[in-house]
Amino acid sequence: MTVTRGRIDKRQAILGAAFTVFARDGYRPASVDAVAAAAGVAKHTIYNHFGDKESLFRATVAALTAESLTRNLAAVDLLRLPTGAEDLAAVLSKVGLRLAECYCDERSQACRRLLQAEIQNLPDLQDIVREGATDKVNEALADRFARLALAGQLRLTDPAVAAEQFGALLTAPLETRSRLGSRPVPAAELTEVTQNAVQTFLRAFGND
Amino acid sequence: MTVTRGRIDKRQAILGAAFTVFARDGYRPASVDAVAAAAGVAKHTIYNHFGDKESLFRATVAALTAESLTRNLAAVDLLRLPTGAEDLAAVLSKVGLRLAECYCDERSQACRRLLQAEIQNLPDLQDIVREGATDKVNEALADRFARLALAGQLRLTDPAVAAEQFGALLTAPLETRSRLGSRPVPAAELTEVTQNAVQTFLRAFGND
DNA sequence: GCTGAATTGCACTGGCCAGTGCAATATAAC
DNA sequence: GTTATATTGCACTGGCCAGTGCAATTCAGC
Repeated sequence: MTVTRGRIDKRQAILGAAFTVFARDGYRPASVDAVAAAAGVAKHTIYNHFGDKESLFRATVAALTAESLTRNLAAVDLLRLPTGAEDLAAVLSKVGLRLAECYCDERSQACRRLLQAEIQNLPDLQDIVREGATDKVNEALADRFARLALAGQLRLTDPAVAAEQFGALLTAPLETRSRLGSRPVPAAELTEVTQNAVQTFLRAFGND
Repeated sequence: MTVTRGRIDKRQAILGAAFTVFARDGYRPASVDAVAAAAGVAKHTIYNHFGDKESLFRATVAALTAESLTRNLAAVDLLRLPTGAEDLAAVLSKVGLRLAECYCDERSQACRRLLQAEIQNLPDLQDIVREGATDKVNEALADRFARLALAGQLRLTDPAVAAEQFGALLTAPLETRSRLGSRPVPAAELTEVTQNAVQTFLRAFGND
């Protein structure tokens, strides 16, 4: 909609509009004309930058993946050895809630929907997202759990499994409550799911 | 492909073919002509039975949901009080593996993919599946957990949460390992995920 | 200011597909 | 057999859309 002329940030505008339109309509039904209109750009410009619709879609997903990685790593980074009065449950709750918010973020949900819908036609997209975000977040989480185990705060044999299961206890219930990502999850349910996850996680792996 | 003439089981043939084609191509890209060809039926017959493509899709998903419910309830039904030499871990593993197999079943995976892809356009499909299968399976599982708790075999306050989390520990890792349902999960990984899930579940809720 | 590259607008092709119309045929039930 | 209904084959409409071609315009950098 912006009337900016020039070639400077057309690319960004296109990627932003592409996500909006793809998220709203889905990859197939979304028309390149609609993306062009939403970006305030001629259709030709899109083809200049991205070649074809599929490449545009790939670039869109890749951009979202990078964005998601940053937010998720920031969440995991909150997971440190509890200091002073703080206890492990509180720290885990903070991190869990933050991860839950990332998972329920409108953009992340839309991205997962698009991915799942097109996974048969574009199986490599799955790899882009895995290598670009999921795996790294899981590894970072496993690293933190390993530290906590060494510090005697957790009892676990395989930090990777613990990370996978901590994620599972968060995401699977959220997937249900968000109706497969089709509606926002109320804050109350977000904390409820997080509390349940942390509680069960600590019953299984806590050191008390 | 069958050369059967007559009106008797056209409907079933159409539903079967519709699932095959939808699962292969996705709802949008799949053409009604392709379904007709796969069912060995004229396109008109499909419109006679189902009215339009969307209704055909709904009927297809509903049929798959019913099928899935049966299989899942049969799995949950294996969850009984351990008798004699059997221990709880063994029973849970059996049930967990069975549920994991249900989740990874090719037809179930395809159904979830289709659902997720079209959830924005046909949000009521989600409800059909929830009310038709997911909720009932979770309730059945919660019932069994409540029994086990009463019998002193589990320590838990909310059987519904325990059921949700048992499912989460199974499905979320399987979702990852099946690449969002786009490839079969090797049997070895199936048992690995199940073992991890049961182990963590019992560390959290077991009575020892 | 000038120049080359990017951008724009518009029209157009080719392809795909949902759904319909119609006339002919087959089927089930009586 | 007869009849009402289901089915078939085929052609057709109307609509949507990816991608292209082209001429005119606009911009960035010098």
